[in-house]
Amino acid sequence: MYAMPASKTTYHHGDLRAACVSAAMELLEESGETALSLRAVARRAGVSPAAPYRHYADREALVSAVAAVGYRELAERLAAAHPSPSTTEQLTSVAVAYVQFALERPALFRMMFGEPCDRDNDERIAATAAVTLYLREIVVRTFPQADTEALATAIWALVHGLAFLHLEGKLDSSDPSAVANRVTATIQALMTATSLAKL
Amino acid sequence: MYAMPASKTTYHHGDLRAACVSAAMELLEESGETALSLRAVARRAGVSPAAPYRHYADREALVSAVAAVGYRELAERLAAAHPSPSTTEQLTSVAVAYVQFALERPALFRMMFGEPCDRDNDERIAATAAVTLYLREIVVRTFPQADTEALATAIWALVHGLAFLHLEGKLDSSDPSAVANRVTATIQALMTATSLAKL
DNA sequence: ACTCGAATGTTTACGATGCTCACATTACAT
DNA sequence: ATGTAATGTGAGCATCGTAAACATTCGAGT
Repeated sequence: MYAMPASKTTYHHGDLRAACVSAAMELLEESGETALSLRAVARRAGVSPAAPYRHYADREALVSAVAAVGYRELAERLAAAHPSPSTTEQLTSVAVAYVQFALERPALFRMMFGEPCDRDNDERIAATAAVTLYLREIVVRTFPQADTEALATAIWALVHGLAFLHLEGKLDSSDPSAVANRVTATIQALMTATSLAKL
Repeated sequence: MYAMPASKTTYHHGDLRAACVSAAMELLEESGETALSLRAVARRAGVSPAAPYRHYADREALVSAVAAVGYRELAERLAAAHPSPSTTEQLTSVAVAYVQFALERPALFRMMFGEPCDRDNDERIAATAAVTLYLREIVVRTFPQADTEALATAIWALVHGLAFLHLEGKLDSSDPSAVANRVTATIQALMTATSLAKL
């Protein structure tokens, strides 16, 4: 994918910028977030500890870049679950995908959401906007007469919260299929709760 | 509250264990989570860098202790909003309190939920159990005929997600009253969505 | 083709951190 | 009173983020 003479040891790397996020992503998946240091990234990219600073202002900038990739991959994952859901059932399958993503790549997910970071980072803003939009469209199709804005955030919050509670061990996440069942049951419960509420 | 001769400089601190969590909590509130280092805690407690290790195995153990305090304070905050809600309105006020807690003490909240940590820490387990229980009781009263388990996690997830999305800047949190409105609107939207859904 | 500035990497260095170990001091149980 | 366990100190190690000065290479303009 990247044009790079592979093994020829050149002084200039070729595409350190991209290599850094790749390395960072690998470290993240292999050894968790504590393993993600700029120095480790540099080592893995076969470059001196200071080199990454030519491409990222500081550690946080790199983290933002990684998070941005994470957002894109999350979006793909959701789309793979269902490109344009319009029933609660389809919506549920997307929700399950969301939670599964979080559980399969916990370190990445936490980088994306758990840390205080550049809210101003363009990549991040663009990437999250995509997720937001996707969600809003779902809501419009599934609940055409509802308050789109409010319901979209409600659903995002619900699913996001489910992901986090599983991640944090508040909800058992040892068995993936059990998780899927719980997610669907949870959504189901909410959907039927209205009629039972004491207002 | 703690028996301690205040200013007399004794070799032994008196209650370093407690002093550490206090210092840690202060650092957290004053300067954010990056400021929370074991060394800084030791400094603030007026003690050598190695001293805290007599009471906490490592940084994570201290963090867990701080988080446990956070859980207790969160529980108090929720109870203050309403000791035993039994209508959706009262439930909503508790939800608002939850989100406000997160926004007023973001660093603490992130320590409590955003980091991977001792799931086995007894203090933490006990503290979260209290929150869980409180929530479950709310659900039983408010939705007596619903699937308690599922609905309780649904509501927790929803509120927790709302808190995190605000924290992360996904939802604007500059104006506290606007946040309160959004939270109520969000819950409201969910409560009325069922009847509009395409099943 | 040549030159020279801009981009990109390297080296070295500083201060801070988590944590360990050997040692000092104190409290308490006998 | 005495000795052992609890608690605090000091020095030290590896790692980290980051900055500054220097080296190498790329590419644009002649």
